[in-house]
Order: sequence, then structure tokens, then C-alpha cells
Amino acid sequence: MNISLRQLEYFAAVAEWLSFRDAADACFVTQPGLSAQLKDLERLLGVQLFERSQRTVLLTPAGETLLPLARNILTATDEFVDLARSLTQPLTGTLRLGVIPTVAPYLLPKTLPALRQRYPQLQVRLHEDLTHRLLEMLSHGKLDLLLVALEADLGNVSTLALTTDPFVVAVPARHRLAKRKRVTESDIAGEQVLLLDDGHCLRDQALAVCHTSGASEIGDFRASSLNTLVQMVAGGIGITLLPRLSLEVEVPQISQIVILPFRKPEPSRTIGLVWRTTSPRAHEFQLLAELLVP
Amino acid sequence: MNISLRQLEYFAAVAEWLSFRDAADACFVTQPGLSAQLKDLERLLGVQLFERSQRTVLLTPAGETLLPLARNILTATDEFVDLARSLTQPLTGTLRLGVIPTVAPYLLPKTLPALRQRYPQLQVRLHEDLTHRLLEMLSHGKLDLLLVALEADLGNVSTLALTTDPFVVAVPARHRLAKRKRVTESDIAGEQVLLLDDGHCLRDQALAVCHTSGASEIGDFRASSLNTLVQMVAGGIGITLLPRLSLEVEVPQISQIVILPFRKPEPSRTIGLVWRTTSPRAHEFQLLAELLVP
DNA sequence: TCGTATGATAAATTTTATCTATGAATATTT
DNA sequence: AAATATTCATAGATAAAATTTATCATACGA
Repeated sequence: MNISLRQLEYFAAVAEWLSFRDAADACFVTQPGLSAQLKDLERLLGVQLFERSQRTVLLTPAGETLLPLARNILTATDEFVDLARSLTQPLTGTLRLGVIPTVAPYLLPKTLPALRQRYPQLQVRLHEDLTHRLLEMLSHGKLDLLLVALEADLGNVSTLALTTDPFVVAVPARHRLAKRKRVTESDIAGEQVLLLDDGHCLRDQALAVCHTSGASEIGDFRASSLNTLVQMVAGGIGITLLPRLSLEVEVPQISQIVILPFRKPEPSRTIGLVWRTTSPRAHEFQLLAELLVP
Repeated sequence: MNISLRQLEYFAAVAEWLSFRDAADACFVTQPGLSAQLKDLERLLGVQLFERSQRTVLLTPAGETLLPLARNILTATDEFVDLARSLTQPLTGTLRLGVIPTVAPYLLPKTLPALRQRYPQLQVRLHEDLTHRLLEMLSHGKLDLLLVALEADLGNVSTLALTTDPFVVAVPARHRLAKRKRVTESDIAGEQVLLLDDGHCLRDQALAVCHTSGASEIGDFRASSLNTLVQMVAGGIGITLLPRLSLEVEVPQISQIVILPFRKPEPSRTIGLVWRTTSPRAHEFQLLAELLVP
């Protein structure tokens, strides 16, 4: 058997009171119980800690030497428990957040400062990557939470939808549709659509829209960012689909680009949070969601 | 209930192996036992330490934060036990030794250096005082061991006789007995004997010799040390009784003093060790005695 | 789809800690 | 000096805790 914290507590108590009886009272146990524990401790250590006569209890030199160490262990244990309890306050410490590239630049500039203000104790460490890599890191415990489009195949995870992000059509100023206020999906049938690189979930979602609308991808071209797509459209190369979320950042006020919303039901993606189903921080993520979509 | 060292051990083990099964093996318990303990620990802390899925075990951020503290507690505990075990080596640390004034100057100059050489780890702290004060300090735990004459009334203590210290008679060079080689107790009948102050056990022992031999104390005179007595004898004021132990130091080779041993059975005092019956160091004192009387 | 991991759970069992009652020893009080 | 009260230790009974055995549900890989 091994020594126990309880034994150290009793040791410290008797050292303090120099009385088994008083120490037992202070520890809310009976005196024989405390005596037994100390006897055991002394047996385990191979050292007598106290010198008992019926009338007096004295610390032996060994006891004197060991007492400060015992006290240290006990206070370290208290600190351990205190720290643990303080960790129960939600959204403190570190949050490793994975975000996809078609969301990060448009959502985070607004939300991160708000997050910092509401939960100043929370340290957010960002990682921007494609959905499948984020999922991998999530499952390996390298990330705590993802901010992605929920349309992708995410596997067995917990999700929480935050917001619906509709697609819009971006066409060059001189495009045949440029005068329209809105479009339906069938309006872009036959169009050459510029899309993102492989791996971007936005590519897959836009591709799905193309399929249902009868548009087709411009062969041989893959943009690595929405910004590139916008540049291409402005250059008159073709049209593209953009998430409305990105417009404020990516599309300048006056430009050679015209933005056309879809008529309802508009195609859209869903931005949401993703975490391991086994994560103990689910409730924290709920709180965080409340802040992200007020 | 409170957290236990066992729980911290299991915590550290699972954190190391990232597997409940392997950790359980490493701790020589079954997996359910370990699981139960960790569940309890998490309940007590109010914090989940591990994130379990059937396939993987991950440290939560809280677990990550708490792990180093837990490890610290465990190593501190190991050190505590190690130190305790090392204290079982006898005659290390501090020994608070009380010695009477009629022994200290004559015995210690020889024995202390020997002690220091044999037990270099032992620190001796000396206190020189009268027997009854030494006994008081002993019973109060302010001293560990006494070196006194065992003839005194010592109360309920453990004793170990070291050596017999015979009395001798010291007479002025011109005294009627000065030509004798030896004396018997009756030889000093009627003599005026110089004695120590009240409280010195040697005074009581010498007085006892006087009573049986028919000598009497010189009224109104009390010496505070053997040296004073010797000076008085040298001055021809009277005779005295000295412990043979003191001769080498107190009586110069050539002097106005003649030392006369008693014929057997010579009166004597017994020098010995005294400790509380309850002291756990009794065996150490035995060892020490072996060194004092080779 | 089956076999083989994993961790969780339930019940039984063993171990450990505690309590009650009591004893021996020793100061203190009468 | 006897009686009293207080101390810590001990023994046996009891309560509490830890552990084991047996089993389940789940997920991964062949």
C-alpha cells in the first residue's frame, strides 16, 4: 500500500495540536481512527513521527523534518483543486479554432474582437485550412472547434448552425445579366462559371448550384481564393458564385462587377460550429454561438 | 470526500498512455477500477480531464493545465517518502544532549570528536545544566538525551549506565593524610569537607559519602564548580571529594594537592544516558553508548 | 460483416477506514 | 492517598471505498 493525503492531513493536524484528540476533532474523525492512520503512516515510512506518552505528544526529529514537506504537499493539493474549480468557468483558457478560408476573412474580423471583449480570459488560436484537414485535426485533438460550412461531409461530429449564407451571382459589368436586379438559378444556364480550387467546400457547393442550374465550370481554371475569382470576373473572363458574406470585403463599391442575388429559394451554405461529439466543452460552444449570432 | 493521491496517479498514468487500459496495466489495477477513480476525480474537481471516445483518449484543456500540478504533487510525495526512509538511518540529524557540569568538561572533550568522526551526519547540540533542569527539559521534549549521574532521582525514564566514576579524596599537601597512598572512608571521619553548590548531584553524592564516613561539610561554603573546590583545597581550607573523571583536567601534575583513592569498595557515581521511555530513538542511544564506552 | 479493440457499467468482493467500547497510564483534584 | 479525568492505544464491529469479474455498446479495420 501507499501513503495517502489523508494520512498527511492527520500528520499535520497532530503536529499542529500536539494532541491526538484535538487533532481528531479538528479533522472530524474519532481519535482511534486518526491514531490508526498515523500508525499506518509511520509504518509505511519506517519512521516514527510522534513520540507519544499518555500525557504529551511530541514531534520526533524525523517528524520535525518531514512536517514542512507534508504541508507543502497538502497546499499543492489545495491549489490543484482550486485551479480545477476555476477551470469550470466556461470559455477561459485556450480555444483552438479551425476556420475555412472562405469564412475566416469575412466573419472573424467582426466576431473576434467581440469575443475578446466578452470573454477576455479566452485565448483563441486560429488555424485556417480546408474542411477535410480541419476535420482531421479536430479528430486528432489538435483543434477544439471548427467554423465551417455544414454542407460538407463532416462525419460523426456535433454541429451547430449559426447562420445561412446565400450565394449571389457576380457578373462582369457588360454581362447580359448585368442589368437585372435578381436572377433565378435557370438564368445562369449555359454560363461559364469560375470556381475555386479542389478541396474548398465552397467549390463543391457552387458546383452543385451549377449542376442544378445548367451552368458549367470553366475548364482548366481553379482559383485559390475568392479574391482571385472576383478579379477574374472583373476581367470579364466569366461569372462566378460568391457567398454573400464575402461581398463586403471582396467586392469594392464601384467596380466592373455586378452582384445579383437569387430569387427565393436562394441557394445557400450554412455556416456553423463543429466539435467532437465527445468534447466536454459543448456547453461552452453553445455560449460562443450565442455571441456569434446575436 | 476528498481527492486522493491514487486518483492523481491514475490521472498521470492515463495522461501518459492516453489509454485507460494501458494505464490500468501500468498501475496494476483493472481498467474499470481506474475508470471509476478518474470519474470520481473529475466529479470532485467539477472538470473533465479526459475526452474519451471508444477509440481515442485526449487530454482536455483543463487536463492539460492540471497535469503538471498533479505530477508535482506526486513527485513531492515521492520525495517525502524518500526523505522519511533516509531518516531511518540511525544517528543522523540533530541530537539535543543535556550534560551536567560535573561531567561535561571532562568527558566531552574526548567523546565529541570521536562522535563527529563516527557519525558525521549527526549534529550534537549541547546543553549544560543541573540534573533537575535537564530532566525537566527532557520531559518537555526540549532535549533528546541526557548524560548525567544515575544516582540522582530521575523519575520515570530509561537509563543506560556507561561507566563508574570513583570518588577520590583531594587533600592539601600539608594535610595529615597527604603521605598516604590510599584511604578508607573512615579515614576522613571528622574532616571538614568542601562541597559544591546546592542542586549539583555530585554534592548530594559526596554528602552521602560524608555521612557514612563521619566527615562533615564546611558550613557556609558552596563552590559552583569543581575547579573552585580544587583551588580551595590547594589553599589549605579543607579537603574535598572529586570524581576521578575530573582529575586529568582539574588537578595539575605538580601542586599543593594530593589525591588519595579509596580502598575498595570505593564510593563512586555512575555516569549514564537518560532518555524518555517513550523516545523512538532508544536504539540510537544504544549505538551512541557503544561509542562512548568502547 | 465479422472480429477485435476500447471505455463504460453493474454487481460482487475485498480492502480500507471509521466508529464504539474499553483499557492502561498518568496527571490533577479532593 | 484515593478518586477523577484525561490521554493515547487496542479490539471488534461496521461503514465506506476501491477493486475485480463479467458484460455491454461502440467503433474501427480486415
